[in-house]
Amino acid sequence: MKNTGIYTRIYRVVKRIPKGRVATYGQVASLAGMAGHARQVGYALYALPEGTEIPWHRVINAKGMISSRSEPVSEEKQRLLLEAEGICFNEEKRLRFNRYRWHPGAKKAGLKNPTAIELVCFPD
DNA sequence: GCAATGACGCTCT
DNA sequence: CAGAGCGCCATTG
Repeated sequence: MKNTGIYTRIYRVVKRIPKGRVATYGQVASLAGMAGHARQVGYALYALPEGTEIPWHRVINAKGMISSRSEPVSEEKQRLLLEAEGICFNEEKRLRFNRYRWHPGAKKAGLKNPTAIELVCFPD
């Protein structure tokens, strides 16, 4: 398989996603230096092994939903993983984007956003 | 090496 | 606001 470098970049970005936060494929692609190539991000994650340390479950599509893949089972798995981090879905099966969106580089002291894990299922 | 596929996103209708 | 189409390019057959 050999790291084409692209994978490494993508994985690195995904690893940077704080716990309790989510990012879109496009966002990850952009941060990886491949803006507009969201597909490749998904492809890279698809190649990840099961016991990987990469928080792939924190990566979702632009609609704020879990992308359907070959194994629908893994889909629910991702949902569980996200919920385990304090992220919940609304009735539309959509993720509370505005709340959990990851802000790269916003680690400034002023960041009042708690690790989402604290704002568990906060009501609208 | 060519053709098909895909865990997506943006634009147009 | 929702649905359909096109583009992006690495990986696989």
